[in-house]
Amino acid sequence: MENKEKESLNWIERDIIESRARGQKIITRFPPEPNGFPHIGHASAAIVNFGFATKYDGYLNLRMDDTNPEKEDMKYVDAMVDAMEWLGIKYKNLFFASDYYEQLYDMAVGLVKKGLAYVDFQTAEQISATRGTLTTAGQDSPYRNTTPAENLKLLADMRAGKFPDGHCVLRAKIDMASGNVPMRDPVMYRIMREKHYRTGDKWCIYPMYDFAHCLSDAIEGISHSCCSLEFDNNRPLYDWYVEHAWTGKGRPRQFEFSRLNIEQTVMSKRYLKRFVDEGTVEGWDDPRMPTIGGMRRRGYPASAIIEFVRAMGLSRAPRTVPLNALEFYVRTHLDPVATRVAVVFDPIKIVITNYETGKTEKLPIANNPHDETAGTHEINFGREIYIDGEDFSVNPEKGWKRLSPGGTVRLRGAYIIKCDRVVTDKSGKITHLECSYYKDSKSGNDKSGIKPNGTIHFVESTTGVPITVNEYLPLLHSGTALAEENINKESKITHNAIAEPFIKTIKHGHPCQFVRKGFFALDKDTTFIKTVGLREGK
RNA sequence: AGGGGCGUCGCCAAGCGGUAAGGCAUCAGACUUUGACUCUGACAUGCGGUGGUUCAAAUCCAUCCGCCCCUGCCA
Repeated sequence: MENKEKESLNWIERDIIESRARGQKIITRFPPEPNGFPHIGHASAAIVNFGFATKYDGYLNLRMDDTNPEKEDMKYVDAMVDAMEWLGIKYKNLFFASDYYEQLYDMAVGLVKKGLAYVDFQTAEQISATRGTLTTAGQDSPYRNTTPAENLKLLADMRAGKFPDGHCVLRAKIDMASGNVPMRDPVMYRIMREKHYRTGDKWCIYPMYDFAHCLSDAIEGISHSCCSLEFDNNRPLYDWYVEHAWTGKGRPRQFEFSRLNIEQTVMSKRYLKRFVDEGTVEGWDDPRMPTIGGMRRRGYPASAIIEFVRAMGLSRAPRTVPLNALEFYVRTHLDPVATRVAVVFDPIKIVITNYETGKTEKLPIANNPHDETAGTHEINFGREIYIDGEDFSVNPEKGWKRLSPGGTVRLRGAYIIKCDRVVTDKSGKITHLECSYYKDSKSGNDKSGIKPNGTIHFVESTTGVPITVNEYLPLLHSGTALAEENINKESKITHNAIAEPFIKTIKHGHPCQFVRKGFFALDKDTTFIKTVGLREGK
């Protein structure tokens, strides 16, 4: 019996299957503009395009849509390439729209020759004013009927640098009365003497996205150009350029789907840049950032991000998924491989009154309870230890499974202890707890017969090491509505905690710690980051 | 004189005329050296509303309501 899992196909995929049945090679592309560091949105688009390509025996191209020299930089393409490698997204070619400038220009010339493009000397303001509004048609430019021969010369002059920046533009001659605004004689080329990070000063005219993108797809033989829904309005233009300017083989087609928004996650490049510029975060790969670099330092496995994106699927409906949806996959992927280490964030001191003063002992504990092959490490136990504040309650609710006055609890990997006395200072604040331990309850060799309330983790006081804890930016987690005034707010919270020395030996490749109900990730500088969906205890 | 898109469980999402998949979240239980993990069970007489067509409608038609995108020489 074949266990055929019910598989759902979205509309894009159905088209891909039909195309393939007609003998078409499936070629997709992920086309970021190298103007910022890659974030989860980029990953999502890349994963989707990569997924189609690999599933249907095709391939993916990584193409830098670098048609605006004002914002682009090589460091962003490096970051993108890096992110793709980390995510395991394999592309056949790394292409640049800027490599097509000459071909693109030739196609523009072709359009001029056909009388389908003209040089417009109106100012930007005039062009904007005559484009009409959403409910009224635009007006034809006075330059709209210049002859092809004259336009040819003018376009050559534009390229040759005979006009100052912004003096004129090349426009496609389509329909100033179209209900679809992008079709109202869109600009194809603008003059800007901006040094391009790859072509330098070679060009003083640069193609617009709409013109360059579809034709770059055509040049690369892209079969399915999948992008986000905001380009829906541009599809008729995409098709128009391909139909009139492309003379080669193949007809790329664009498919749109909605972006994947994540709750409490600021994706706006503008805000993220501001966090970096103003020092609110350490940089683009600060663990609090929703960038690929940030998630990587936070300890998210690439496989979790990929599975998350695939699980969310594709649709055209606006969607925002809760952060815990992502974290579910992170947890799932981390659980079998993450090394468990105890970390105490809000220390409460415990004195084990019947434990010998000055003595410490080392106890072995599994690196990962699910995986024996992961080995063990040693933890220290002694007379003074710290437990987490949330693991102790003076007035425990019914069913409390941690420590409380008079209660017993197992110290994970060590002994069972009983809380004998809560010691407070004059103000009533707890200074420490006095507990006694059961000598014969040692982990792995428990002869005490005691059934403790629950199990909690701890850190021995003399061997524990302080670490820094960066809480998430409240800004990044306070909701999708981000008030600008809050951006300057000092929101980075650091405080000392105690952790086992063992953390220092953890390699960057295995950055995750397990504490109670969630994971903590460790970045390069052995800074702990509270992350990955700590669940609330009951 | 507007054009385009979208509305199926709290959140994603299948479904494409034959009687509402799945995942997250949640709840209940089992297990447990962390209340985690794992496992078991529960969870839309309902598909934005209203009419219609049909033996049969989330699926077709009409109409209404709501939300999103488009007036860069950005992508």
